[in-house]
Parts: sequence; structure tokens; C-alpha cells
Amino acid sequence: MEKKKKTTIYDIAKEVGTSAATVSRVLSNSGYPVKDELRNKILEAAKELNYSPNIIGRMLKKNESRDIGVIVPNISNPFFPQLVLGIEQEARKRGYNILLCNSFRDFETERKYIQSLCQKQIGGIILSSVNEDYVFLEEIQQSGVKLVVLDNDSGDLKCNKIGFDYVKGGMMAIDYLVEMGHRDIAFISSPFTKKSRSKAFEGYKLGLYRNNIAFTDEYLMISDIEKEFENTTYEFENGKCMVDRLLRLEKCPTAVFAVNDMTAFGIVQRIINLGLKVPEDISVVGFDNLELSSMINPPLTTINQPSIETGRLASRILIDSMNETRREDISISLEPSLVIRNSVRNLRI
Amino acid sequence: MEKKKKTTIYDIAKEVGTSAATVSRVLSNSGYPVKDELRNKILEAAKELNYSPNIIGRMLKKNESRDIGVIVPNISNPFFPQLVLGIEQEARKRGYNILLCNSFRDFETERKYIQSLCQKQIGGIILSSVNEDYVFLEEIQQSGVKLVVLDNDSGDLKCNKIGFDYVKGGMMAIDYLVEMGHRDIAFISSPFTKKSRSKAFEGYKLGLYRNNIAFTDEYLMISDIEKEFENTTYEFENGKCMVDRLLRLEKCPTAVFAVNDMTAFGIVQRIINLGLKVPEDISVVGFDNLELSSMINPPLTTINQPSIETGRLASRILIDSMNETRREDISISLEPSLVIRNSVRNLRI
DNA sequence: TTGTATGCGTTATCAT
DNA sequence: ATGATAACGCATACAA
Repeated sequence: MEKKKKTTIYDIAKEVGTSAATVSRVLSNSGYPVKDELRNKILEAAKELNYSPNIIGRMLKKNESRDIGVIVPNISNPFFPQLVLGIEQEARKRGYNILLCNSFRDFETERKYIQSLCQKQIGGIILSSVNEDYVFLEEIQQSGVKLVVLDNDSGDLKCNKIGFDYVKGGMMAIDYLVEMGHRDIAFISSPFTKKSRSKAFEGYKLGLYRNNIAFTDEYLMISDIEKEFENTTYEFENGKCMVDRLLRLEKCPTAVFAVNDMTAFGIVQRIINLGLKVPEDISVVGFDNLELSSMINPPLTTINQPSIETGRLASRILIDSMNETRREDISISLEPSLVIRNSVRNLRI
Repeated sequence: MEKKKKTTIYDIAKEVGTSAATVSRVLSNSGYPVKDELRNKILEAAKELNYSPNIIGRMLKKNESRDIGVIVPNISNPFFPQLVLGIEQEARKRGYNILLCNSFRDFETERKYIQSLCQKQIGGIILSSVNEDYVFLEEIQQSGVKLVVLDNDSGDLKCNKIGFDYVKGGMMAIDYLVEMGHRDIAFISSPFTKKSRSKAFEGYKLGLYRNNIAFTDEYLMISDIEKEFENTTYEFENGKCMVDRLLRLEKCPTAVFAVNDMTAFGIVQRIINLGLKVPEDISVVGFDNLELSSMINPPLTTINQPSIETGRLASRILIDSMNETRREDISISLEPSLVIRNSVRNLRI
């Protein structure tokens, strides 16, 4: 179990009786002309000596890395594995690797990871988090690191952005509910510490408005404490709690719109636990379309946010930008869509 | 948007009027004595010039990396985010970063990732996958890379291993079901392409045996095709299909034991869709204890496999091994536990 | 077509 | 306490 020194191009050069330069030319597929006989000897010796190139040496020389950083709040939130999968698929396709970091929505953690990433001389970062320290991010960019920011309507910062139309998503949910004959619709959410939540709420209100339904204050149910960083099931628990509050209302709504699917899961479970039925007694619409939303009972009607596609797109944009295929920043907003399953009752029949 | 050359220790040295060596001594926290006045000037200049060390240079020189590779089959399978979380928590605590790869249970993909990781001069790999090419892995190890293999009873390969007692888990499930008065218990699974599945089945059989229940061939339900690499919901769909087969049996079992929670989700949903009830008509026990198992209806009784703890342990073992705190390989098997929720009916009352 | 020499940014060795 | 210099492994400009 002794440390076997790794073989370098010099070892191979010595073995074959040529120079390191020639070995490098062959082994790095540089396309540089080398006589076939010699080339073969080098290739042979490389196998023989079990040569594996040291990427670090190459990186130092060429000052380019094939890595891109990805920062997400928490990989345990089922939305993000899908996102990461999309990013990775596209990245691998182009020969890039991803370096994954969980920020836990903590500002300092995120900042440290970004710094650490930069010290590794990565070419770009996909940032799905809440860093609003624009000066910091601008510094990062000026040092040559490309950025794709997800879901952050940071008006000021000039960089690539991929957004999602949460407002429209919220409106679609309400439209559908109204179409199904509902007019008493509650909105259940965790605190508006994320833009996505307040946007969805905005959609809720606009949806009511354009369907001529007055917004009722007591139908807006937001929990008090935000502690999701500790516990992934926070949203779920919150959904459960809010149901209790809901049922204490003098006029109980016929439907609820949840700020996300996890919350909806909690809502559905609590309703059922109480001996009521979804959607017979209360209808529920979620937001996200997690893979698991189709697996619960009843299968959840929800607004789809295209996670994998977002990931792919982010990868593509970042890598293009790193290769300077495109110099101007790009800004895209993805569209929600309604996924009808089984958690909404049609009051019209 | 011009490329601003990054500042190096030489720039700082020039600025301050000292040598690069001294700058390095200060900025790398080497503990080497440098006069306070000079040290401060260097620190100041570093801030001033916005210096950020180039890890690549350091790595090349010191030939050590603070990265560890992690290979999982598919981050979309909800078990793995938890595992990765555990790995990362522990790794960060000790100053290591993780490089995540999805092998999609594909042999060649996995092999390529391992090679790529090694070329990056990482110190170790946590491998949660199915590479059974021992010679390959041995080569890797001989080149100095430490290995922690998860869930792979590769008898031959000498390296760190963390296992899980699937057999015992299976037995616990059956014991519990019997305790609740069940004797007609089916086993539903996807094909035995993973050790965990055949082991769980072994536990199923042993459980029946020690409870004096004869194993019935027709209660063993395994789907025909394995195509999970394409579709994460494969297990779920499979569970649904198998229910149909189950109900065609002349004597329908009172309970089913699912090879994993995802499969159980499908089973539960299909049963309910058919107008039957869980657990009133059919009881279901799962295997894994995904976070979501508590969120479905009814909440799933299942066998817990400690994902986060496994991750933490793997990190700890790998890093210790890299630091040669411990030289001998270690081999641990983690214990299952029963999580009782609401998907099993007590026939005794 | 091949070889020599240099430099990427850092740390370590050896003088001073 | 500080500075000059070599070395890490590789790729490349230049010479031959």
C-alpha cells in the first residue's frame, strides 16, 4: 500500500526516448503532427505505465477549467435534484463537470461557496439562491466568471437570468378553480421570504380580481416562522397547521391554493386526517409539479414549473456565455402550465 | 467587460516591495514568522488588489486536493439527496468539497467519472453504485485514491465499505405484519438487478420461515423490465401494475411488502384508485423511509434506512482514511429499524 | 517532424 | 525575518 508516484509525460518520454513535448502533443490530442511510429510507441508506453493526465497541470497552464459551479438552496427539496439533473445532462454533453453546493439559503455560506468556486478557477456559476449582494456578484463577474442567476429578479445586476412567471402561474390556478365553480378560495403559504411566494400571491390576487371575486383577508393564511433551513419537512408541517386555522373560519372556503406542492401535501394530509375528503369537501391546487405530486392521493392538480428544462437551459446559456459564443447577457422567463389531476372538485356538476 | 488579469502573489509583492515568498507565507497562513508591519502591509495590499488565491497553483505544488468525489446512481431518486446531504455536511465541516456525479447505473458512465475524478487528483471517492470491476477499482486504489463503497457486498475488493442489513430489514417487516395478524403476505419488487432487492427478498423469505408461514410462489411479484435509468417514476408505475396482477390471484393477500417506498407509493395509489382502502382492505409496508413516506395518504409504515447518517459516516471514514488517521480498511453495516405509521391494519382486533 | 526552453501560481528549500 | 530560486505537470512558442 505504498504511495506509487504517478507517471507523468516525462516518464513516458524517458521510456520511449523522446521529449516531453512530443508526448504531450500526442497525449493531449492536440492534432499536432507526430510521426505515426513514434505516436504509437508513446500511446503504447502510456498504457504500459498506466498514465493518467494530471488535469491540474493542464489547467494551470491553459488557465481554463471544465468545471461550472452550481449553488442551490437545498438539494433535499425535491425541486432541485431535477434542476441539477438538467444542468448536469447538458453540461456533460459539452464536456463540463458540475460542482454542487448547498447554500441552505444562508448568505454567508453562499458567499463562501462562491469564493471557493472562484479560487478553483471555474468559468461560471449557476446560482439558484438569494444572494442580493450585487456588488459582490459584480466583482465576481469582473474577474471573468460568467453567471446565470435563477429566479432572482435582481433588477440591477447585469447578468444572465432565467426567471419563471409565478404571477401567471398563480392566476392560472385561480382561473381553473373558478372555472370549476369555486369562488371561496384560500391561499396558504409560508412567509414571503422568497420572491416566488409573494409572486404567487400576487397571481392569486390578480386571479381573483379578474374573476370578479373580492379578496378576503382571512383567506390569506401565512405561517409565522420561517425555519426551513433546519427541516425540509417544514413546508409540509406548515400546510397541516394552516388547515386547522382554515377550519376555524366561520365560512370555510371550498378550495385552497397552496404556494407550493410540499405545502399542498401537508394540506391534503391534514384534511384527510380530519375525516374530510379531497376534493369532495375541499379542493386543493399546488404549485411546482414535483414528481411526487402524481404519487400522492389524490394525485395533485398543480402548476408546472419546468425544473429539468430550466436546468438544461441554464447550462446551455452559461456554457455559451463562457465560450463567448454570445457576448450579451440573456434574460428569459419560462412559462407555467396547469397540470390537471384529481384534487379539485367540479362544483358545476 | 474586458478580461481583467487576476492578481497573483507577485503583484502583491511588487506593490508592497517584498518577495513573493514572503507574500505566500502570509497569505497561506503558514504560521511562518513574518514581521507584523510587513504582514499587515501585505494583507492590506491583498484586500486592495482584490486578491484571491489560485487553488490550482497550490494543488499542483502540494499535490493535494480538498475535493472528494461522490458517485450516485441518480440524484432524482429521493434517497440520494439525503445521502449526499450527509456526505456534504461532514465534508464541509472538515474543509472538503464534494464533486457529484450521476452514474445512471451505467457501467461506462461510472467508469468515466471515476477516471475524470482521478485526473483531478482528488483524494478519495464515495461510490454508491454497482461497479463490480474490481481490477479497475484496485488500480484506482493503488494510485493512492481512497475508496468508500456503499451497499456493495463485493467480497473481493479490499476497501472501506458501508453496508446495510437489507435481509434483517425484510425480516422486520414480515415480523411486524405477522404480529398484526397477517399471514398472506405478498412481495412486490422490480427485478433483482440490485443487491438490495434480492436481499430484501431474502429477508421476506426468512421472515415467513421463522413465522412458520409457507412461501407461496404466486405471492412473489416481480416486474419484467428494468428501465429505471430512463424514468424515475419506474418503480412507482411498477407498483401500480403489480397490484393489478395481485388482485387477479384467487386468494388475495391481506398485506404486501414492497421492495422500496417508491414501489409502495404506486401500490397504495393503485389500490385506492380501484376503490379499495389501505390499510382496511390491504396493508402495505415499504422499505427506505423516504421523507415523503410520511406525507402520503395513508402515511406509510416502512423500514428505515438511515440515509443522512450513512452519508456522514461515509464522509468521516473517507476523510480519515485520506489523512491516514487510520490505515486499515473499515467495514460497517448499518441497522434497519421499523417506522410504524398508518398503512398496516391490525387484524387481531 | 521533433526537441528545448519557458511559464502558468503556488509553496518549499536554501541562503542570507 | 526575508529573498532568490526551484519545482509541481503540462502545453506551447520557438528553434532546429
